[in-house]
Amino acid sequence: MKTRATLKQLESRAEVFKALGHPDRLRILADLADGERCVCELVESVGSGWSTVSRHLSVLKAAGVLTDEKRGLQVFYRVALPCVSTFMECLDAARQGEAVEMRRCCR
Amino acid sequence: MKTRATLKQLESRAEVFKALGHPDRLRILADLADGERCVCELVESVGSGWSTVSRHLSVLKAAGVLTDEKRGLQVFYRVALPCVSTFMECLDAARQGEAVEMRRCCR
DNA sequence: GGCATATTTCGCAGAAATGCGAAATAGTCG
DNA sequence: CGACTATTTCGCATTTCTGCGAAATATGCC
Repeated sequence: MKTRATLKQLESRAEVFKALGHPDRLRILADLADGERCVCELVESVGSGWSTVSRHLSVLKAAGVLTDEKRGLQVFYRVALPCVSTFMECLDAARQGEAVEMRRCCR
Repeated sequence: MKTRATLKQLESRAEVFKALGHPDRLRILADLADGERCVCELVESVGSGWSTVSRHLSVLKAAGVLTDEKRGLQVFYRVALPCVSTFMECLDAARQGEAVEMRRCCR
């Protein structure tokens, strides 16, 4: 039988969703979908300042969505939760009214 | 080949994630996982005031996560995007470090 | 119509998120 | 060490989100 989720569990999940709830952060996620990128590339793609992008990245990292690795002068970010990308495709399909084949949603 | 998502598309997805980014709203979603509920039941489960819960519901509905139906004096809410619930299970599993079988994530 | 119940809308005060530029930090190269 | 580059942290002004109680709306009942 199912137990009622604790507030802590809900807050932890909410943190992930909150992190994903910003268009620029979803852009970053899309950029990272096919492999790691350094911050400089993401700054260019998002089109706002370094400090802003850096904070977006730290939010995503704190939520467990991304991980980073420093190599030389640069920091590279990559997706830590691949199901997020596939879930997004699922969302898009479902919201367009398509009858979604759920099986395909979390590859 | 993949086209770069437009800002509008990203904003639309972000709206869904933003709606899910609050523990009380996730509680509501959990309550609705096994069927519709009237607002009064949700108010009791969430444990904050009517006006607050009502706004949480309107946020979720605006994002397309829930739908509502009025029957008599009561309004019943239900989940419109079932993949959200399964995605959440996937998240939990992935975040616990489990090697997740993605196939099971969006039933 | 008039009253009771269920829910939403409104207005407000406090909390959190955002974006920015300046300053701090860390790694590399000479 | 000193100059330079890549990135993060800080402080601040602005906007958005939250929760609450009061008032508004809608529905059913007598």
